[in-house]
Amino acid sequence: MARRRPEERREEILRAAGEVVLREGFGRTSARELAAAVGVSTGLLHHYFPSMDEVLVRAVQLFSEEDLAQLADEVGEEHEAPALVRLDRVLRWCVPAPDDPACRFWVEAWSESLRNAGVAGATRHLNEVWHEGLTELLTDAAADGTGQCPDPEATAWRLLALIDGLTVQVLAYGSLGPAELLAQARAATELELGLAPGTLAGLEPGDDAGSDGHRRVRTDRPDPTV
Amino acid sequence: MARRRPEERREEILRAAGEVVLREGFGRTSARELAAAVGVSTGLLHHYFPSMDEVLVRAVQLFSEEDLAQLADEVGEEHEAPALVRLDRVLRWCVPAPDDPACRFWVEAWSESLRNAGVAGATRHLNEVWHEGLTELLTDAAADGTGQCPDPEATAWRLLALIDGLTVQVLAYGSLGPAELLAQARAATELELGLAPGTLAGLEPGDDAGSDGHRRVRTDRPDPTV
DNA sequence: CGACTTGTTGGACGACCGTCCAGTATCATT
DNA sequence: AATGATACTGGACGGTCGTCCAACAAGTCG
Repeated sequence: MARRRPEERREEILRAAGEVVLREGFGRTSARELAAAVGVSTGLLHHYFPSMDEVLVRAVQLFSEEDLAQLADEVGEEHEAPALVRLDRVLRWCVPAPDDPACRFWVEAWSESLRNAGVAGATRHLNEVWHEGLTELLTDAAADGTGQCPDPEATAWRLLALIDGLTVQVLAYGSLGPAELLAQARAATELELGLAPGTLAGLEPGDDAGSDGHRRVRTDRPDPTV
Repeated sequence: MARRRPEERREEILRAAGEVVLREGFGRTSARELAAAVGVSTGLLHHYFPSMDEVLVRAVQLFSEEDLAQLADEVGEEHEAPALVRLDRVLRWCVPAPDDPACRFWVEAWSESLRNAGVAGATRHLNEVWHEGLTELLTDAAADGTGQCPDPEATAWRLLALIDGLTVQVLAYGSLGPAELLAQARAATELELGLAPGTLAGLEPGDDAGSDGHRRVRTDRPDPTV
């Protein structure tokens, strides 16, 4: 394998780790398979990371940071869209396709968090920042006069849990489709904010479920030509 | 190890598999550790099951059936309690303690479902029967005149997802405690049914969060003296 | 009591595991 | 072009993996 700059190789390894975790799960992700996915020897992994466990934790941290960056992008006020529109964008962004890699990764991470303290730390932080973002959006939405939300923090916990739970419905159970997930998330949000049913779907018509703008985990390697 | 009746041994192996899965996760559950947990040789496992994968799938099926039996117990009308009281009992039953074995098992099962068709089938069935039970409860609650629920099926999907998502909050993220989970689940239910906040908590006072009646997966072995 | 069924053992088998390191190849610097 | 730093290889190491099977032992039946 061609020699590459350390930080590039490091990132390449972590993204490949994401690929392998999606294919095999955390528990069955092996150094050999990861090395093969990157196209290097197992020795090189140890050159960059002290252990396989460290690779997995760092991968979770990387994807967590990128997820939060995308969330900040959606929530950010510089878009100057009304809070309700931004809230609906977040909902649409969360809807997983039936085999959505990013959302599947987090389902894997939940179970790994039950026994891996490093992974648990990264996912917990992810969750808390999500909660803050949602709380802010809900507060803004209520202040806009478009809806009412007496306890934005509590509502944010419920919406967050609902999104995670609906994701399980789509990915693990297969009982709901992506379009239904979006409809359910919108319905719950409308109920929480005291809005008439259909309000959210009517905000940005023609920009509906599943087509684009999905949550994304970049597992492709950084451009080797740089 | 003493010779035992086949069906007893079979069940003993499956319950021990649950224990090991809780400790190690599906991906790291090995035949040797399972055999050690039962107190038998690895050869005996192959005598009862063609492969380790089969053991895991059967274990998920067993725990799924028992979970559904308990649900039927809570939902069943023979208790002659009002639908709203039974609904709140289900909510209280679902609240996981911070290390609740049963709920942790299902979090493990979700990720395993992403790549194991057998596990996916069992968990999907579990989910669908839960949805039917909740739908029934919500329909009854609306008919009681205690609340209104224009679309019980949709509400059931949302409550189901909310419970699963809140479970992740408690077990994986640790962002919420059991008492908060129950409060959130009740608040969402009251919102869905158009009830005044606090209605559910006031139904059976003094019987609150976390103390008893939890969801349960029996991983202890069947009584050897039989 | 012997014969038979079958629950059970314990280790063999090849494959794979994570880790480690001596050696090689490639780059930047001079 | 020579030198030094380091990205990288490839295999060795002891250990664990799932599976399989010949032998053993605890029950049942004649």
